Amino acid sequence: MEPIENIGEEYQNYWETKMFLQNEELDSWAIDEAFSGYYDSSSPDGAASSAASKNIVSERNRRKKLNERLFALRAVVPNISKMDKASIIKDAIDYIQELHDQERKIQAELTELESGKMKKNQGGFDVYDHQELPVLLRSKKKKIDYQFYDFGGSKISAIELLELRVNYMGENTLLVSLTCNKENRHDGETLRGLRISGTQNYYS
Amino acid sequence: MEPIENIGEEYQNYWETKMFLQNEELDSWAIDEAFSGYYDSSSPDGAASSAASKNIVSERNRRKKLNERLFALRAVVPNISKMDKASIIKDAIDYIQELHDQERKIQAELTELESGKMKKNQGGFDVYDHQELPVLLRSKKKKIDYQFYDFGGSKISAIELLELRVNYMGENTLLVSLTCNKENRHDGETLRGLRISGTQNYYS
DNA sequence: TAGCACACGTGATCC
DNA sequence: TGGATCACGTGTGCT
Repeated sequence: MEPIENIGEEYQNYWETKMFLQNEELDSWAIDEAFSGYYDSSSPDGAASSAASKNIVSERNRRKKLNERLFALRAVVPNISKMDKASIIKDAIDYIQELHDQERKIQAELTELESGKMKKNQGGFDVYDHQELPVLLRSKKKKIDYQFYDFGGSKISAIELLELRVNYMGENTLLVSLTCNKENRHDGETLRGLRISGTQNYYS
Repeated sequence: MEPIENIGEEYQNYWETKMFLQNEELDSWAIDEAFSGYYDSSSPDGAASSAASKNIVSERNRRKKLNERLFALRAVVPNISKMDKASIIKDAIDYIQELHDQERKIQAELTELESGKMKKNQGGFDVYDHQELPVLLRSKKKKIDYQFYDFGGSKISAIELLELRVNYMGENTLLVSLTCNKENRHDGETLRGLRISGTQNYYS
């Protein structure tokens, strides 16, 4: 039981090029089938062989869809090393793992912050939409208890700021990297927020 | 040419369970091969059929590796809808696309910031290691020109801070969401950084 | 029942 | 050359 026909099969360099030509080949196959009447339902011994041909074309479409998905996955993942099917999936896994490690790292640092002397949800209201935050700051399963400090009109005055970087992240959110002097604090609440920066501060 | 033997093949509910039992089945196959001498190199017409058997076991390992990779990919992607091979890859693509959309959104807002009245790299030195930043803030292809404001020991004094959230992100970086009064500014440099917050400020 | 999803063996290709 | 990869048709189980 060899494959039914191998007429005019030309093999290409690699599987993606093959997949590209597979579409037209599929159409020509359909035309061929309709022309010669192979495995037609009106042909003798129709039921069994018709089911077999249906299985063939169905399996062919399944393979084609899977290859297209794999091709799209490769296009989405940066730094693809090899064109291999297994390597494509491996690179995708590593890429997602890298993002997850970053997220887990941030989450761990957030919980470490929570375990400290911080009071959470002191203000009591939440301005953010949870879905609008950057993904790395979101929790997958549960709602994040954001650190929230509401000063209610109190002032932070005379903070010695040695260095400041600002990146606009939208949603009324700024990514601020600041370096400040550990001395010269007036507000207890402010001291909490700034002590964290002080632990990894270059200037003491 | 049907498959050589189908002895004792029990099919399981789904392909992952199948894959789990595939490992032991492989070992038992190897034992079976060594026992009955199927496709042994010392058998008559050794060269050609030996290559064929080598191809069989090689292909078997390739399939096994590909399934393991696919299994690992499914474990890494959250919210897997179906157990399908194609669906697993599709969900992985959608997940990575979601992360990329978030990154692109942030990048667009950063470049929108750059096109404004900001001066960039005013300080001139960079404390960060580029690889240590959270992934969503990194650029894939080129180095990010971070907004950088160095005040060189100047003070920000008497800023009326109405609201402040602080999230520790490590690497001497804080995610600070602040709301301040538009009035009461003293420093021109400070005005740049805070005006951005003011554009989407709830309190004017 | 028909249809779908899978693993398998096999021949061909490329390096 | 041989080892690795691929697409294909086929048999089978599950729904």
